[in-house]
Amino acid sequence: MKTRTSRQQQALETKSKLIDAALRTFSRKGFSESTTKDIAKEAGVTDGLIYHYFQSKEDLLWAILDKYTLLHSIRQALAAMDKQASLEHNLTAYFQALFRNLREQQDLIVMCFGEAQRNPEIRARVEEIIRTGVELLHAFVAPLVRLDPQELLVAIRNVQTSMVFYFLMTARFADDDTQSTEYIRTSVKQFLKIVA
Amino acid sequence: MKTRTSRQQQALETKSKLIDAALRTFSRKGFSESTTKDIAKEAGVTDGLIYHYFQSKEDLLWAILDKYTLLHSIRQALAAMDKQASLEHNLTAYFQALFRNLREQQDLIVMCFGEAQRNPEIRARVEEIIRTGVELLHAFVAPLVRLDPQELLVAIRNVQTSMVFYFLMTARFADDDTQSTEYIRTSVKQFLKIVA
Amino acid sequence: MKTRTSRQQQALETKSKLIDAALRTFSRKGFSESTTKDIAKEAGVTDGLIYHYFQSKEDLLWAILDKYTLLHSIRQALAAMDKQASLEHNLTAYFQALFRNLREQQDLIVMCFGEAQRNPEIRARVEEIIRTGVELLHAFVAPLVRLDPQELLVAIRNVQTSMVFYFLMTARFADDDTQSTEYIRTSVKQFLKIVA
Amino acid sequence: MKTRTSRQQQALETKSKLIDAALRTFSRKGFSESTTKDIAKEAGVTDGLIYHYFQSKEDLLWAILDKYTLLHSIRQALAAMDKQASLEHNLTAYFQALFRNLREQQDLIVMCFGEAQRNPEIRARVEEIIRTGVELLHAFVAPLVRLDPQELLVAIRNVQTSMVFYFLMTARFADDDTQSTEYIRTSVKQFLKIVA
DNA sequence: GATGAATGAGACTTCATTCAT
DNA sequence: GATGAATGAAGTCTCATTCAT
Repeated sequence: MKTRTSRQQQALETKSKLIDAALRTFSRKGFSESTTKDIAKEAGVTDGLIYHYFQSKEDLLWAILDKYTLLHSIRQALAAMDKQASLEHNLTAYFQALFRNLREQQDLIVMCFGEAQRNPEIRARVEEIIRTGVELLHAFVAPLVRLDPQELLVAIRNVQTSMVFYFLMTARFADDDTQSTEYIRTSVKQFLKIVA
Repeated sequence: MKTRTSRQQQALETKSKLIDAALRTFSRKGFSESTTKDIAKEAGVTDGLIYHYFQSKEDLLWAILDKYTLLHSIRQALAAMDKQASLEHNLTAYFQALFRNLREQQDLIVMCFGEAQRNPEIRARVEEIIRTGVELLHAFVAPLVRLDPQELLVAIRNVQTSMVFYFLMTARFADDDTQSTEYIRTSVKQFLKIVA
Repeated sequence: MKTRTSRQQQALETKSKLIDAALRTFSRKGFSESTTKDIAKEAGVTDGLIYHYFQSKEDLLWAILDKYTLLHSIRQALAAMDKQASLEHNLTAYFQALFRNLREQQDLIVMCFGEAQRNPEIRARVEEIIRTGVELLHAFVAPLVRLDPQELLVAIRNVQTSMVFYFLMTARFADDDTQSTEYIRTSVKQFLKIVA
Repeated sequence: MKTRTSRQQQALETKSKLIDAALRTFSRKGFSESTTKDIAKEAGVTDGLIYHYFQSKEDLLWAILDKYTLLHSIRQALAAMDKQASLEHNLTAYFQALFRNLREQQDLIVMCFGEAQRNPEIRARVEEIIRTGVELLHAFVAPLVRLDPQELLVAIRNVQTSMVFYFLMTARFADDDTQSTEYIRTSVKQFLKIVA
């Protein structure tokens, strides 16, 4: 009684499978060290099939970026904030959500940071995500604090990039969240001292 | 008092030339995208010579890391601080020196960050530099402020990684230092609010 | 009853073609002097294809040894002997068959002897073939003669290796079989003097 | 008080040292697998020096063949025979001397047989040695036996090549001479049955 | 849609050889 | 005579990409 996935459906799934396989592979070994054979194997298909769906290996990279973005989850986390709660509580919750999202999309993040230095288009993408992320948080925090908007931008930018950096270098290798939680708490407290 | 190491001297220079050429090439195109031909050309020698001095292309990577380290310049910048001056002044001066050093060793930095995500040994190296950098600055600042040492560590870690991040994503592409200077000033001011 | 293995069939043939091309090339120039380009050209394919079928150039060597062996034809020659005929007649026929087989598999033989001195695995292979060849002939001759089995083994070993040596150094360059035939006849006669 | 070896003397020794080093290296790894670096290292000199004494790597091969030959020791062994003793005794002694010589010049033998299949000039050399060896032994044995000269030639050729083969495949890897001695005794006995 | 055989450019590396010192 | 830095051709192997089936 299974829903007969139409041929088109099947094709979409294969394409999606390939994108995800490519993401995992790129994140693990980097773009150039990943071979199309690796990706095909990871996706459980044969070599040639990649070129039925994508023009080139690089095309797969863009397909990944088209499929995934961090911003969506950032928006979600911000939307979920409780207007009644304290800023400290909300920021802590936000950064915890951010860490969860980073962890969920770890492959994407790691790949993007790995490639950003050598691939201008990826770097532009990363920059845009950071900028938008900063702006979104800024829009949320600005009405609640007295700090000059320009300075607030710097503060937000700094705390946000510190977080991502901490995730990349430390948090993602940790077994549990104890340290991260403590780190977030401290960072938020310090951020509040700035913006108070 | 003999200067007639001319032959040996020449060899050392060639080796050094190769390391520097490799650094430039790796930083520009990444490790895997850099070919040994590229490197040889950049150094102005023929391909084969690389293997007279190094066991492999990867060996060149380690040779680069052996030759250069950021820590030396960090130490210098800290040593140059004026004990009589205000903390704000000193920190600003320190971060400006850091930015100058980052710019001078731009190739190394960019390469390290590019490779760190996929090369565990490079990542370990980057981590160590960050950790030591944080410790050095911590040792300088701790006696001058009242903040709990653990929290101070987080504050320093955050401000330092933010700086590096800012350099990587923004400052290194800027034509002049106006923006960076402003950014540093603001960041230092905010840091002081935390540690005060 | 399907013959539509055409695709797979084609692949098997290409692989086989590569093995044969490698055998010819190795036998003509030796293993190290043979380049993969040589082999590919001899097989009428492009370089890269070798690595679709084999892991390495050396792998081709083992594939050759897996595909071919002298022992089969030795067994055939022994099986074809006429129990009614005289030992002299049978031995002569056997060695003539051996020479024909050596000539047919000349490439293999020459390659094996060329590589045996420097490649222990090949030498082991050659030793095994000689040993088995001696044992097979011994099993056939032993019941027909009175010589002590140990001594018979030496006699058989000697006559057999002499034959192979003669083939390698002389017979394979001769235009016709006249000399070889005479040589075989004489050698058999002398062998009979020993075992009588 | 050391005898001042003149510069010329020194040069001759270096050259000789290089030839011997090349022989050892070629015999161990084969001609093509031996690099000039290997040889220089084995001789305890630097790379370039080879080309001060020899035109090319191949030139070293010819120098080896010029310096060494088996025939001299074969002649010696034959000359040492005792005209009063039995043929059996003399032949046994001769083959034992041959084995000793083969063992002493093992490197040369192994190298020659390894290269003979792919290098016509080496093969010619090997053929000549075998032919001359056969002729020398023939000249010694012929007056003492009644066998037809042509047949005697075959018998001698066979026993001699069997011996060399046995040495190459078996004797040279044995720790002691027990087996070889037994083998020689048996072979000689069988040879005598032929020529008696 | 899917397969995997086939291509060919190019990567890393080796090595015989030359030559300035 | 001796050194070893330097050259450059060539070899093994990889891999993105194509295409007949």
